[in-house]
Amino acid sequence: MSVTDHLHPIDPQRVAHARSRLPSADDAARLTGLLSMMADPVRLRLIYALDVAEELCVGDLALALEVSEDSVSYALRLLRSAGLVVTRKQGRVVYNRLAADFPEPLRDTCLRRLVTLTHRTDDDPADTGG
Amino acid sequence: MSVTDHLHPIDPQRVAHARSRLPSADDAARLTGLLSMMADPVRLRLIYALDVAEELCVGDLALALEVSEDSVSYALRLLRSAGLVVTRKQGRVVYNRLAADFPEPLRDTCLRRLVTLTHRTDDDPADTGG
DNA sequence: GTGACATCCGTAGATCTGTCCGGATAAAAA
DNA sequence: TTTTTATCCGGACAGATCTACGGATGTCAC
Repeated sequence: MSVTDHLHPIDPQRVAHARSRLPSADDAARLTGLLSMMADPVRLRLIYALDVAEELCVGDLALALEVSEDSVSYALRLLRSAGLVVTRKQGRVVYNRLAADFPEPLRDTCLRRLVTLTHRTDDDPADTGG
Repeated sequence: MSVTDHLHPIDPQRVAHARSRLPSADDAARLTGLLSMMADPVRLRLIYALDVAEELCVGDLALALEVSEDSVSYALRLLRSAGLVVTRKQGRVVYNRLAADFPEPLRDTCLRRLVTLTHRTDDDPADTGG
């Protein structure tokens, strides 16, 4: 066998501690499903755009993001079925906006704090304090 | 052609506003790369485990998460190359822990706030109490 | 040195995802 | 009613990702 069964934990206490606090597989699946929606450049920027512009239709979104309308349409389809985006139809135009219950922490973290954090400036070396 | 070029925005002002504040494609790619690391059940729970247990070896991690060692090993490989996890080797055991510069907002948001938020209890209306 | 163990690495196959294309639907204009 | 516009949907194809396996490396106990 290439891998042993590792029947005897090396640090049983920590294993037990981790196990007791770990989210259930079910919760983890729900959460990663949500995070997956943010983990795509088109969807992330689309959400960003809706966050600042309040509401936009598919064509305008494509223009703003500089991607194809198909791409935006597909992204919206997923976001809609995840309940993150809602639509309002007026005439033949469909306006999209973030759902009222769009997770605030996600919006705050992903759209604001992390953008800054991941924005490398080339003179921002990792602090070698260790 | 199946899709028009949509040369004339329906709401030029909002498009311009969105465009001016949109993160660059480059920043978006970096950010989604980071988010992708969280958007997987094994990796998310692995990070969760390291967050509460401080440091764990591959075998113990597999025990805690109830997944194969291969699975954990692969997850760690990715996390390591993303700079999110660092290792300490002692004898033949490799201990893993979250990198010192692991994005705090990610940790806070994904491991604490969102787990609660996505944990459906069927009687948990949005509590606006604070 | 030999054997057992903890872990890593590379690769092949299955699977999931995103993009592109053609066509369908609905509403406004002519 | 016919045409144009805005958008959606389904399927094919390509690319990314995960899993499982075999084997390699380094360490500890004899």
